[in-house]
Amino acid sequence: MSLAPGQPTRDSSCAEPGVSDEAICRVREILDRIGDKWTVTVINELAHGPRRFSELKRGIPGISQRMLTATLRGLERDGLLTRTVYPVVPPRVDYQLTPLGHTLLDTAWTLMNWALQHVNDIDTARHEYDTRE
Amino acid sequence: MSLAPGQPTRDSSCAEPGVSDEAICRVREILDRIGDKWTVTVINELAHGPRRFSELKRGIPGISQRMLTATLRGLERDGLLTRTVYPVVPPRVDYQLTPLGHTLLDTAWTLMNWALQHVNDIDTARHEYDTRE
DNA sequence: CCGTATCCCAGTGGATACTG
DNA sequence: CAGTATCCACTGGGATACGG
Repeated sequence: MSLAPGQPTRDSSCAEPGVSDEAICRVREILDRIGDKWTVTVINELAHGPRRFSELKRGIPGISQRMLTATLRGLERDGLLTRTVYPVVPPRVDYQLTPLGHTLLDTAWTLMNWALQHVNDIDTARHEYDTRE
Repeated sequence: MSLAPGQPTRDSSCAEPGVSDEAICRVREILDRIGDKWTVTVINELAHGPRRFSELKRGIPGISQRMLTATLRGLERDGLLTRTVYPVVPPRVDYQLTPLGHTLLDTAWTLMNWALQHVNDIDTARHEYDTRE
């Protein structure tokens, strides 16, 4: 299987020669978890209840079938959502956030709040930096 | 200059054909900002006051000179830290978090809290998923 | 409908060597 | 000391085609 680019092979290894700050290493872990291109978008799409594969695909413009599958598999593996297959034809598969998944969504909101509050500051800082050659 | 891999060229473009949720797009922006390999580690290293280049390098095991420079430049561009050059020999350059940078550090802590609370859940979920062939 | 298998490319980041 | 310049390996992720 050459799919599945979303599964980190090294599980929580915060062990370094002289690890100065384990806490920051945890932040890095979760950033690796939700920092990829589609994870938070998928989680957000599941915020208000279960969705099936094709609904997610339609609800997230721009995502490829491959990446949707890979992202869902990664989230399932980490226990952030559940995958339910209904043995009917045509096949139907439902994805739904676990309680753990919901807590992650809440955390993402604190990120969003920071972004909303400071996005203008950052934009002006960038323009200033870029325009002084 | 073939350095500077940290500068995103496209500024805040949350405009999509039918953008369903602008808020999530903001989360993606900030994740692109702090989701790279070294940014939060560097910010954390600056938590308790200004540091010079070589201090940062020593304080962050594993970071290359190139990536330290690139990360610092990106953070400076976004107004998250300031760079102060002292015209002495040998040269001395101090980096120091701006107030904006400190608020980002605070936000990173909420991420850390989530990670600390749920890292065990995720680990067990992974093992269960992986071991059922 | 719900995926997998391949191919392929741009971007990230490490190693190393060189400068003011 | 504080960077730049170059080269290069690896990975994330898009496009496409096929399969149960």
